[in-house]
Amino acid sequence: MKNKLVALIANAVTACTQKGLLPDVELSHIEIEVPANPEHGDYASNVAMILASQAKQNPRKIAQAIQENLTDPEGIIEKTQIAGPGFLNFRMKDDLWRKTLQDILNQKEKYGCLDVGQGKKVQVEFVSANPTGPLHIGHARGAVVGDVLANLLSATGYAVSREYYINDAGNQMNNLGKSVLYRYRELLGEKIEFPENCYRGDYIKDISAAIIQKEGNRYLTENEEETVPYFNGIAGGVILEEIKRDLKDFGVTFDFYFSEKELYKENGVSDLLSSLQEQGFIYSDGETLWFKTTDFGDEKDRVVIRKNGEPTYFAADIAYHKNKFARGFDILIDIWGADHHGYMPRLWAAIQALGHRKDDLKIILVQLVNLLRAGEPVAMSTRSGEFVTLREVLDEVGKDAARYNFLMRRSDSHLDFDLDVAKKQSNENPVFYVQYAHARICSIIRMAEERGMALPAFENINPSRLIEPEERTLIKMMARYPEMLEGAAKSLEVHRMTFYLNELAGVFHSYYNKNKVMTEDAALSAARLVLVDAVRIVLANALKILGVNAPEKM
RNA sequence: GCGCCUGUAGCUCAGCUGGAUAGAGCAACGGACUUCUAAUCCGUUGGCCGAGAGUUCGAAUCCCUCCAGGCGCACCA
Repeated sequence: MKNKLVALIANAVTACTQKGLLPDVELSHIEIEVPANPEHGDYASNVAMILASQAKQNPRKIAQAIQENLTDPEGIIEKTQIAGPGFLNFRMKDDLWRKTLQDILNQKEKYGCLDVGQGKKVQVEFVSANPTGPLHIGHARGAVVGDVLANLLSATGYAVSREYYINDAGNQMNNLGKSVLYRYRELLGEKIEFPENCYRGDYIKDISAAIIQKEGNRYLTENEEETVPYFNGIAGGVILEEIKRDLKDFGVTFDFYFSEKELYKENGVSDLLSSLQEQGFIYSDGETLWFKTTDFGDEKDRVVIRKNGEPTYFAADIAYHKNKFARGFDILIDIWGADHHGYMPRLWAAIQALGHRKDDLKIILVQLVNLLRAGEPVAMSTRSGEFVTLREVLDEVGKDAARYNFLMRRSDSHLDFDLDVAKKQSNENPVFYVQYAHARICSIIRMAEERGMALPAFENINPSRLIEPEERTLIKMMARYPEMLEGAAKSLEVHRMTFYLNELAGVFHSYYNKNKVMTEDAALSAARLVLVDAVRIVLANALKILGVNAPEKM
């Protein structure tokens, strides 16, 4: 609907230019908004004002020229008005709102699905936590943002693949194996000074105990260099399975788990580095190899092969991103904790050296979560083993409330997550507000059926009975749903969906309290039933993208 | 010291890429259940958009300078 209007305005502007009413100016895109004040119509455009500053003419005069040259072959516009400094306000024909309602009822769960992605292949890589411990609340936010972004992009026409990168080749894993070995010895009676860089959580002990139960004390005498890799393999496997289980229960799924070790097979990393060296992106200082990331705006060059001959994490990451592009993705999206932001320039440098555009890799930073309990901060650290796990959050506040909470803020803003507030089933918790609206509508439809009025088909109602201002507002809001999705997808801003949902649920609750759906008047009741069913559809569709349940009863 | 993020109502946050009178939720106060679910609704109170300059018809939004908070600045990941 919005797009049609944009096209009409664009035509009018072209007509004006051809008639010489306007100088030949560049108009990149036409802005259309829904005015806050309903008296200003259904849609408003500021084109005239934009053009005025370029053409150095009176904006109201330009608006008038556009208005006079506006053709409306389909007859969708009821009224056009020039207002304020030069706004063009449009009131649309009622037919059009009727059409919106019909679209929703016809398309049902497909309503809002778009083709803006045009089937482009997108990969979203997220979570990617080292399997050195259970996921905690900090990972949870990134998990939800990534999951919902992937859902959103699928719904808007992209071919999406979700990936988890397992950093299983570095020092951290070695420390994990050592930690398990030390606990193993300790459990078998040795006195151990636990090293600083080892993991202390109870889950380590559990793994050590399991090894003892299965294989006894034979590793006490074996040499450490052989035991540690074996232990870290076992521990990594156990922990990764646990992570997958937690994610699944959190409603987060992946298409691929990519192991860092894969990159090293058949000299993958070193071959890539030599080829980059031949191209002049990498140089040696005699002891180490450096990537010239400064060529692409990084503040200093970065080491890829250390003095000791070991590749850095960055070296593997270059190979990983090359691998991603080689798999045919048009757009890569990485979701990182905001504490990694300093890493962005070097990765962008790397993909540009590989011949891609900086824009082909989007990086979304997710700010860290401050965990609170009744307003008091809870300290967390994986190494010390003091943290609140994702599992505990799931048990305590539930999947729906937890997910919704993480989606209510822009991902780059800091988030306080208060466990006590999140688990309250009260109005401090917006997820229930939205779910309640859905359950209420289901209840109305059930009640209507009990009273002998089954949900009518759109063809069997008279939409012109919907004359209340709230009804018009509801329909307009629903007409905006696809536009909202498009905006959220293009800007990669997932939080827009929760704000939209809160607003739609609010308008519905307000309508519900003011008007009865089931009235003495059967034709009116039928029309209203269809209207609220449309609201139910939109709520359900949006909640599905968020991975939040849309209950029929509460 | 340098870089990134943030600063909007008492609290938690939106503000759709420069537009019309800056919005919501919570908290506070006053109302609405014999009526399709009161996990709801209606109303009132509450603002120098961190500060200062600049760009223009027009700035919470863009540029510059400060101030405050968070996070980074490894041959860790």
